[in-house]
Amino acid sequence: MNYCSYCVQDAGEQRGLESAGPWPRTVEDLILVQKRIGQATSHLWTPAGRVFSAAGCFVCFSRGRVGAGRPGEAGWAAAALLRSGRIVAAATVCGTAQAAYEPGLLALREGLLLEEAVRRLPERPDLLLVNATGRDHPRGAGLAVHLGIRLALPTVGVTRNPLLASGEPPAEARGSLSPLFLGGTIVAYWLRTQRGKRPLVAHAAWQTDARTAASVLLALTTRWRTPEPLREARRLAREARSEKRGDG
DNA sequence: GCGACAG
DNA sequence: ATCTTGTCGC
Repeated sequence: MNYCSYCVQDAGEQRGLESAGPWPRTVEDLILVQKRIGQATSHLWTPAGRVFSAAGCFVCFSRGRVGAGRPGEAGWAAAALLRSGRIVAAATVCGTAQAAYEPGLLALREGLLLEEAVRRLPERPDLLLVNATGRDHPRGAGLAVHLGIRLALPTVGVTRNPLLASGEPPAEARGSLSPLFLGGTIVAYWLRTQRGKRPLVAHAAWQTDARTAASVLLALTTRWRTPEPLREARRLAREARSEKRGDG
């Protein structure tokens, strides 16, 4: 297990991100960026039967809060890399939330910390799982799409609920899917990863369509409802929070 | 106008 | 997201 870590001293200091520029810091700027991102497309990525590595990233904030949170509050992010069914690397960072949570503007709150955690992994994954929507978004630019563009990695979104898309729930068997529509297109699928458990939402994001998202998430889910890389990233972020650290 | 609305 | 309580299963 190779752990890397880095504490984000200031949201303004994003070493090595010159090509992508800084994250938007205001609602107006983020919305402008999202309008551009929502139009961007690129060739689809598929596992195509090959072995692929997958990382998950997750951010949590200080406990005891209620509601949408506040800008400036402490946050911990982690990324975990899975290859051949094993977690082989992970990274954690600590820093601050850039904004309160607001539907459609999640990137403002979580984007910087998540990107930093993924960049601290000792190697780049083939695919990144993000705890957010992708194309299911008012401007087609959910955080999973945004992170994919910034990191130049194929991404898949994983959420508990859709943001705007709607569709019927899936059947009970593991692997059952049902489409989630937004503006007449399938932007995500309900996916039953465990019989008897609530389905999760598999989101099309950067270089992925909804079908690929669902297929990949099913493959990354065996024993638990949540895909393994995401589950491990969540555990590590909460562990860092409980120890009030960001330095692995 | 009102409510809903990823985390 | 986080909190709380209760319940089921290993």
